[in-house]
Amino acid sequence: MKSKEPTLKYIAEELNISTTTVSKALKGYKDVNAKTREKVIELAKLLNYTPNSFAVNFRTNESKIIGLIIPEVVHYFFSSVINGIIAEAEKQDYLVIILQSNESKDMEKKQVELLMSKRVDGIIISLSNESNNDEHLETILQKEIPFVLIDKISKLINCSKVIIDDRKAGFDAVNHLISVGCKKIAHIRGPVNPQNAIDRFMGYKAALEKNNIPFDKSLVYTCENVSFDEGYNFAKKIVEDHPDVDGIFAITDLVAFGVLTYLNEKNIKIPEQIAVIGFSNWFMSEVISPKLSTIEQPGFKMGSESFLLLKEEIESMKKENKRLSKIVTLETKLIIRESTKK
Amino acid sequence: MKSKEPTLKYIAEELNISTTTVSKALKGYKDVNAKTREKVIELAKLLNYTPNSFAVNFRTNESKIIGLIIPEVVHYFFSSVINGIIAEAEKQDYLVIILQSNESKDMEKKQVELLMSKRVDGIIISLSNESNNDEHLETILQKEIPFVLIDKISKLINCSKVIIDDRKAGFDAVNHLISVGCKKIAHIRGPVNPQNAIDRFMGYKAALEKNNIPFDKSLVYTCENVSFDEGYNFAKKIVEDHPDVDGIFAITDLVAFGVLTYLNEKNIKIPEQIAVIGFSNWFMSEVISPKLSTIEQPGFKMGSESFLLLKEEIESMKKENKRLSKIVTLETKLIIRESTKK
DNA sequence: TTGTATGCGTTATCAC
DNA sequence: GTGATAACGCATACAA
Repeated sequence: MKSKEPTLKYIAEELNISTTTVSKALKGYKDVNAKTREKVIELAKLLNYTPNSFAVNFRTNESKIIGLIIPEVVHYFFSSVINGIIAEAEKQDYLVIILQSNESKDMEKKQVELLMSKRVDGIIISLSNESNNDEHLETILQKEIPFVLIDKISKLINCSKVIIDDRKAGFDAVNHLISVGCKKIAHIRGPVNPQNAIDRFMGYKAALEKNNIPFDKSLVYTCENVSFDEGYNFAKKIVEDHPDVDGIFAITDLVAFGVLTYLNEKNIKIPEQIAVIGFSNWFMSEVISPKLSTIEQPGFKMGSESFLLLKEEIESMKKENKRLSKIVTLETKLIIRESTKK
Repeated sequence: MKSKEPTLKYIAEELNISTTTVSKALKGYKDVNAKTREKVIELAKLLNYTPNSFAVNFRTNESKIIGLIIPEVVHYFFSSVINGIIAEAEKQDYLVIILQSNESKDMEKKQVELLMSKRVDGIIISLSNESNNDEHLETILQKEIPFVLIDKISKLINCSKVIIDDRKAGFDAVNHLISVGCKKIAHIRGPVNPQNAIDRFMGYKAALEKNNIPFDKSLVYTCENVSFDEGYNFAKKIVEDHPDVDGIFAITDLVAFGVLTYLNEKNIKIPEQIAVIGFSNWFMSEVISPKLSTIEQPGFKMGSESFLLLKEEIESMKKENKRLSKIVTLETKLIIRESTKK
């Protein structure tokens, strides 16, 4: 079968012209006689000709494929990001290879190497919790491969980025808790390393400070996996350690679900006794009981935006060998639901 | 930069040997002098040589990339499937391009063409709701491209498949409802076309029949989008149309969440007044209140299994030009939680 | 307007 | 054990 596939050469022979002319005719060059062009196009259509993309890649040194590395696929926010990226990429005639780092720097490193060896036209990464300005990321820059970081970024890497203002969003969340009367607010934060966990934590502190509530580090609990179970267990700990806590800001909705579940089990009234706010606005936030207040984080938009940035950079690198290193910050929004409506 | 990348030719020139020998040495052929091999390998490592995969693809006519088309990315079951596929693929040195059909046959068709024109080594599809034995799928078979269907299949296409026994699983779900005392069971089914919706519905009917409960088609409600909202609205309708319904079998957990939400709002006791069972065992099933009984559908395993099937078929097609058309059926499991514990 | 010639980097055949 | 040579299909600089 595959041997039967039509090539430029075959079309040329059939029509007794050169492959050059065939190639030009099919690519719409104007230095081709109208009649010739017509004949070529007709035969190409008849034969169902499509250029051999292996040959095209090889010749043009482009694959029209980009690589994406994210920490987790089965995850509301990240899968929304994926969705945004592949949707926008498809519009622009690009395909997307997806890899999952499992929050491991080593995996991420291998995957970066894999993508580079496959010669993708560009790479988008949402960093693993363990990653910073590591060698494998520097390599992407050195090799002059278009590169965009999304959501989980490192400030130390100088490349294009699509982010939200996590500090402001964290501030908004906690400020809201305070505005509904919370006086003693615990924070279940993300792991120590990732920038977004740091920034949300900074937002938490800033909101306390602005409202003259002293910061108490014993009220800060640090997730390792940012999981439902951690939310559940930390909620238990919070209630035991600090019976007078009246508000909890969780790093992400999944963790907040764990919190809600524990509090519900213990018949602790939400929000009357403890108000809870999450982060990201997962679909289930509106379904769970009580409905969870949270911060809207536009995953799909961040995805599509990051592809657009990458595409821009691909063009720019091709034309002027110049990296753009543009930073796009998307808006977040406070979403108030039952879990904080005192 | 890219011009500086080392090639076989460059290594050969540096060492004053032929590219042939360099190639053989690096690929571990044994008809190469040990010393020569060593020199080559050493220099290759020093130069950080990696074969130009565009050239390799072109020469070998293989990309080591497969394509995956699924209806939706932001979806617990499908994202688990994706996860299983990319994990297994990566182990075996394959990469995965992911496309989303949005349940549209037209999109799916375009995407199939796109993947074929990109010359992926194989294609895995979970069919859109609109797809059957359509032309674009037949084309894959005709073009002798390795092909596996997963979960959402068509019986009319003769290719490898990874599925569960939806009929049996549907039967188990409804039989369980009956075993806890339900006498009048409604079914919120999936759309008319997809095989899995049909089979689960058949299972529903079979369970009724086996237990001598007459089938009443007014108790069957048909989703178009298999959404939370449909679950919510159909629950309302069920309660209004048939106040004496005491059990509901929903095509998928998401729909069941809608049902639970409506029943909770109306203070209808679950499971005392109405027992509810879903399908797929989404993560949130255990988190929501009441915890949802459901059928475990092993998404990750189905994904990894489907890649293995595809790989087998890739090998088989290469060696003997023979399609395997093997069907793998994975086990489901009834999971009993609060929503059916009378 | 058309065609000739060349090269992209790798692999495979075959002669030495 | 080694190397010359061809071939994969396409795109382009240049000649005619």
